[in-house]
Parts: sequence; structure tokens; C-alpha cells
Amino acid sequence: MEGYNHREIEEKWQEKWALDGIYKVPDTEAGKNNFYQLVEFSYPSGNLHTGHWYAFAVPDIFARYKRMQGLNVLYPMGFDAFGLPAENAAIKNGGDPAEWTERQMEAMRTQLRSMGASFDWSREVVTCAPEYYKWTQWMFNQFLKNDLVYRDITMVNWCPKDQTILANEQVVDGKCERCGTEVVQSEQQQWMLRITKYADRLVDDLDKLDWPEEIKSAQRNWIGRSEGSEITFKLSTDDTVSVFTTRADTLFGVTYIVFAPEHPLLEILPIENRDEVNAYVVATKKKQELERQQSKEKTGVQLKGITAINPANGEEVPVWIADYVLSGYGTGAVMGVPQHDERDREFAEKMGLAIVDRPLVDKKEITEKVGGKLVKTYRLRDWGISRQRYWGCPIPIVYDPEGKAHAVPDEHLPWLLPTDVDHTPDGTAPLARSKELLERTEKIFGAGWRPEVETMDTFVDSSWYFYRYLDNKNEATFASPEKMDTWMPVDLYMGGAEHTTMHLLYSRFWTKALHDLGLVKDSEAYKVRRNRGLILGPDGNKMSKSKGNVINPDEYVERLGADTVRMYLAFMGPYGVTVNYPWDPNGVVGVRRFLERVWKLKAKIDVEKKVCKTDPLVHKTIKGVGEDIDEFKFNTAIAKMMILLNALEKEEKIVLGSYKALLKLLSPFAPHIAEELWHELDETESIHLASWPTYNTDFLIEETVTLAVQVNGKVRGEITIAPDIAKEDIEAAALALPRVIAIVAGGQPKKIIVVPKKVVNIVF
RNA sequence: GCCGGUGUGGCGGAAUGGUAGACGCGAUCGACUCAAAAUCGAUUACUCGCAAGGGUGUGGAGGUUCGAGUCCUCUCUCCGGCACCA
Repeated sequence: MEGYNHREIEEKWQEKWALDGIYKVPDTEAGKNNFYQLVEFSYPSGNLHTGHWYAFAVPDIFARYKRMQGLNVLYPMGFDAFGLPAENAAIKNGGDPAEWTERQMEAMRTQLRSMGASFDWSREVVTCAPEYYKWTQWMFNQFLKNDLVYRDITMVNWCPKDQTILANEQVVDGKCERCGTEVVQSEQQQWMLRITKYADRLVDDLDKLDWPEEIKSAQRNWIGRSEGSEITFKLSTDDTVSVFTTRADTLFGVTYIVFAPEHPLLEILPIENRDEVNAYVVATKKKQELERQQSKEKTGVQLKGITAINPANGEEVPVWIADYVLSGYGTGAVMGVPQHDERDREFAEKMGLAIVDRPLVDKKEITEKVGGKLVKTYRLRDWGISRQRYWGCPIPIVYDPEGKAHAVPDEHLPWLLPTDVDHTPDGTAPLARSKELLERTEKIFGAGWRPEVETMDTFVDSSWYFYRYLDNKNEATFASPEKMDTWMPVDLYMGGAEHTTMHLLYSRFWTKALHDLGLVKDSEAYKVRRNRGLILGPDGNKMSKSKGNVINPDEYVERLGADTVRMYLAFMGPYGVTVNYPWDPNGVVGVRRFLERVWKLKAKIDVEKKVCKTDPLVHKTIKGVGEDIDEFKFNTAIAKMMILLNALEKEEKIVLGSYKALLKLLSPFAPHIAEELWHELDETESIHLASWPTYNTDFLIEETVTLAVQVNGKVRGEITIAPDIAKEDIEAAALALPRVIAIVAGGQPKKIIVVPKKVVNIVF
């Protein structure tokens, strides 16, 4: 037998598996239940890094395990292929983003294949393909018809470098998530999706989901529901202003009212110190949002000549504007209750406003009494999806000569992205420069019609991709109801923690919207969600080129093999928890050693041998490995296989069945070496089509058990006895230990506790 | 500040309230070798002791229990989310 040559066998089996199509998944298979396991598809960067391996290769263990257990497992892969990097590459080097993307995808497919993952490539989904975005646009049209889409002028986050709008989720510490440029606020028209309409359900339905609390809590925080009252104050000018408060019970303690500087009433009120007020408003607008949030120093200006009447007691209180009141939240005006609110107190003290201590009242009663209403507000904003970029899904809208927006009718979908675009950025949307798009629009709709030149946020593309895997070639609909019935909802969705309040929230919204339109059955797409952690550099820091701590998986695959890399990543710690693990270049060698020893162990097989004293351990290992995989504890599953190997190696000769069982247990983790060794045993069918080994409980019955003997809770020795021995005999055996006799020294134990198979505690 | 998570050897980590540190890495010693690597064997929480054996130990302080890494109370650290959100 040759030595373990990973290069040879990995390539050989990858080719063979592809050729035989062993991972091609039918929509239904007789006698098998379907299991839909999803991982977040990736952007085609053309560079498969350690993170990808951790994201795809480790869940592949689970998919393979489920398949061997007799489930019909779908584990698909695709590409979230629209997005800025392709366009930036085109800007930098010239060329076409579509071609660039295709090249990157081809490179990535090759790299992905090197993982030995069991993806069903026949179901691949590529979001930038017209066959795909046709349905993205179709859904947009459906949403438009059902009032889930609208056009609005809003303050947006604008990245001056990328020349595009960013969602709040894409702004990190006031900087563009992608390029790190300081984000500025600017007022723009854009297409909005009414995600806020679903805010309550997005919060409430979390309770039904088997998701880690950490994810649910992050989504709740992000949506930021708060329940309170809207109360109207009359002004001295006969105008009225509504305030939102969660503390209606403090209404009697109101000593002033404050507007946000952007409040629309400011323009119409007869303010005596108009110049002073305007100056404050202008100064506020100049401040960027970031600055406004950082400097907590209270500022503000009183609106002279304006007062408000407290509806609870008729008291007349002054009215101010101050930038500590946010225009985008609640009603953009608050009641100042310095006695009960820290911010109000700070403001009142600085401005010399009254602070009064009044009794609290019932929130609900007082709200009703003063004609207010109980309301909920949310931190979540509607989702602006307009991007002034080229490489995205075109928004299927055209404008008539009067400038009115119309949906591009379904029969003209896909509304193709034009190709005649100069990618040099000039601050305008690239599609505005396309002759092709304009001519197409006029040809179909008439002279004077103009196309929408914005493209969609790529989070739109990824909000429904998991449906398309189920039926990726369907030309009549995005996915047939029958196929969705057999697969949805997703049984297990593993992904990155960074998507918790972005993709994960958006796609939940999308599913609910499709559900309400009768297009899908479930209102939640993912039954179980697990976030994974990060693989850090050997120095314990996040991998980055500048730190020089980047681990290139290709090098390790070349040197030690894909099986070793997969298995090492699984061995580092439990999966599905957001814990970060540093890559240990020595640790990975340990896994390789394990595989080599499995390889060598084959020489010890004795086909004549039928029983071995390791047989019970084999059964125990089968049980344990299965249980660990069920809980995503791949690390301890591997440890158990190592324990078994250690024991088998100590034997002169081993039973063939034991070796086969070990190979089966190993096969989800290290699919190539397991397949190779399996075939060397004269097996002809793939090990990956074999069934998961079963264990015989007869072997799990222990002949003897070892109990710790404690005196007053401290371990003083141990006894090895038959498991079914009587309590009295156990006590006697424990008391007979020389060390116990020495400690007890003839005294009478107060009590003896016997925990079967575990411990004897002599309390003395 | 609010919410969520985390804390165990030199390192990654393991432990249904029942012998803390499985498994792996690293380290030390030994075998093999001219030598090194690889491989194999032994040791490896800390500490006192020649040894037998003892003491201490899961961020910290209390508590419940025959028995606590695990349960309870308080507290600290680090990581993540939200944050002038009324």
C-alpha cells in the first residue's frame, strides 16, 4: 500500500464525484424526508479565503451526515454576483463588470470544488443573471402593486467615494462599510420598501423561531419598538403639536416642549426671534449626524412668543428647539420632563427651565383623558433600495413625459441592464449615460419616456435566492409552488453574525411580503439559524493584509490536503456559536497526523478476526459522534474518533467491521481519504452513498464501572465494581479502601451517598 | 447607559450537579539516527514532598448542596448589538 498522498486522491475523487453526479439532489426521493441546509452564498471575489472554508466546508460535514442518515439533503451554492467590486474593477482597469464577474465566478467554482463539498451545482443561482433578476424585478412589481414600494425624498447616507446611497446598516461608525469613507447626509429621492409595515411581525415572530437569543435580541434592538403615547399640545397660536412619549405617566411634570430643528411647524409659526431660530437651524444642518450624536452638549433656542398648553393641567409652558431631539423618531417633538428624564434635566438646568416634582399617574388613563392615543414607534426605517450604480439589478420603472413613474410591465422583464455604459464615475448614475436603455424605453413606451437609472441594493437580490435554488431553471415563475412545498422552510441556515440585522432581517421581511401576496406558504423562511464565529490569524487578530497574519487556505490544501483543512476547522471548537478561533499552524498538523494514522491502521485489518476488545468502544464512538454532530460539536466528534483510533492502534489486529465503521464516521469530515480507503477495501459504491453506521446497545452495557470514592466531598480513591452491585456492597467496598480507613480511623460515617456509576461520598 | 454573549492549563478547547482539564497543539525526557526531520514510547494544571501522600485550583465575593466550572445573589473583564430613540 502506498502512503497517504492527498494531492492524488483528492483530485481523483473530486472528478469522479462530479462525473457520477452523486450530489445531484432530486426534489423528492421515495422513502426519504427532505432536508434543506443553507449557507449564505458569497460574493464572487475570485479569492476563496479561510472564512469561506469555515462557512462552507464545515457545514458540509453536517450535510453529509444528514445524507448518510437517510435524508434527501439539499446543500446548494451560488453567487451574490451584483455589487460594487465588479464595477470598481471596471473603473480601475477598464472592461466589463459582467465579464469580470464571470471570471471571478469561474475561479471560485474551481476553488470551491477543492473543498470537496457536496454542493449540488446543477442548482447554482447567480443573482446577476437576467434569468434570475427577471424575478427580482417581477417581485418588485408585485410589491409596487401592493403598496410595499414607494418613492420618497429622504435624508440619505451618501458615500462620496462610491457615489452611492447607503442603508443605515451599511454605515459603520459614520463611515462607508465598504470603503471607509466618511458618509455624508444628503436629501435625495429614492425607491423605498415598506419594511416598517412589518416591524411588529418581525419582532413578534422571533418568539416562534429556534434561533439563538443573541440573534433575536440584536434584531429586536435594531427594530427598536417602543410603546408609548402620542399626546397633542395646543400652542398659543392655535396650532397644535404632537409629542411621543413612553412616559405619559409624567405628563404633569412637563415644563417645556422641544422641537427637532427640522420640525415642519417651525416654518409657519410666528416666531418673534425668527433670525436667531433660523441661524440655529442652519447651524444644525451643517453638523453631520455623527457630530451631532457625539457632542452631547445640550444646545437650543427658545421660540419667543410661542407657548404650549399642557392638556393635563392647562399649564402654559415655553417651546424650544434643540438638536437633541431627533426629527426621524417619534413625532420629532418631545415634552420636557426634567424631573424624570436625564436629558431633559440636563437641558433644563443649562437653559434655566423649571424642574417640578409632580405625582405620577396611570399611563393609559392619562393618555385617554387628554385625548391622546397609545402608539408604537420604531427605530427601524423603511428600506431605501436605490443605488446610483451600474452593476446592480435595474429598477424596472419608466417615467412618462410628465415625469410620472410607471412599472415596466411584466412582459418586458427582465428589464435588462444595458451594456453601453462608460464606467468612469462623474457623480451621476451610470445608466443615465446609456443610449441603449433610453432607446429601448422610447421604443417600447413612446417618445419622451425616460428610464429609471437607479439600480437596486444588492440586499434585494439576496432576499429571495433560497427559493430559486429549488427551481433555478423555471421560466414561468420564480419557483414552482410544488417544489417550494417539498423544501421550504429552510431546515438549517448557517451564516455570519454580520448579517444579523441586514440580510437576515431583509429576507425575513421579503418572505413575509411574499407570503402576504400569496406567493409563498410560510411567513418565516428559516426554521433554525446558527451564526458562526470568525477564524482569526495565528496572532489572535482578525486576518488582514496589513497585519500580515492572513492564512491562505490554498497553501494548506496543497501541503496537507483539503481533508485536513476541513477537519482542522471543525476541530477548533464548537460550530454555530459566535466565538472566534485563532488558526494554529501547528494544530492543523495534528489533524493531518490523525489522518495518516487512519491510513496506516488499514494494515492491521485481519479479515479472519471477528471480535476484538475494542468492539464496545466502536459502538460507543458511533453513538457519541452522531450525537455530537447533531449539536454542531464537530470538535468533540473528532476527539471521539481520535480516542477510537488510539485504542485500535494498540491492538495487534483489528476487525474489518471496526475499520469500516471508523471510515464511515470519518467520511463527512474527510470525504476524500475516507472514499479512497473505502474503495481499497474492495467496496465499489461511494462511501458517501452509504448509510450512517448504527450501534448495538448490547455493546454499550459496561461490565465494570469505576466509581470515585470521596470523603467529605474530596476524592480519596476509586473502586471498580460490577455496575449492578447492591448499594450496601458499594458502601462496604468504599469503606474498605485503605486510604478511607486511614481517614475515617474507626469513626462512624454520618451518611454515605451512592450515585450509581459515578461516585460514593462518605460524609464523616 | 440598555440588551445579548463570554471568562477553565503555556495554547485551541472537554466536562446530563458527581473523579475538572477529554482530544489536539506545544513543551520535557527516552527509543530509532552519524545527526536532524519524521515516527514511536513516557511525562506534562499549580504547589509542598526523596517518596508515600498532602494542599490549592474553572475572573472575584457570598450562598444552596453530601458534592458546584455547572444552580442562586452580588460583582468584575472582554466581545457583540443599540444608544441624546424621549
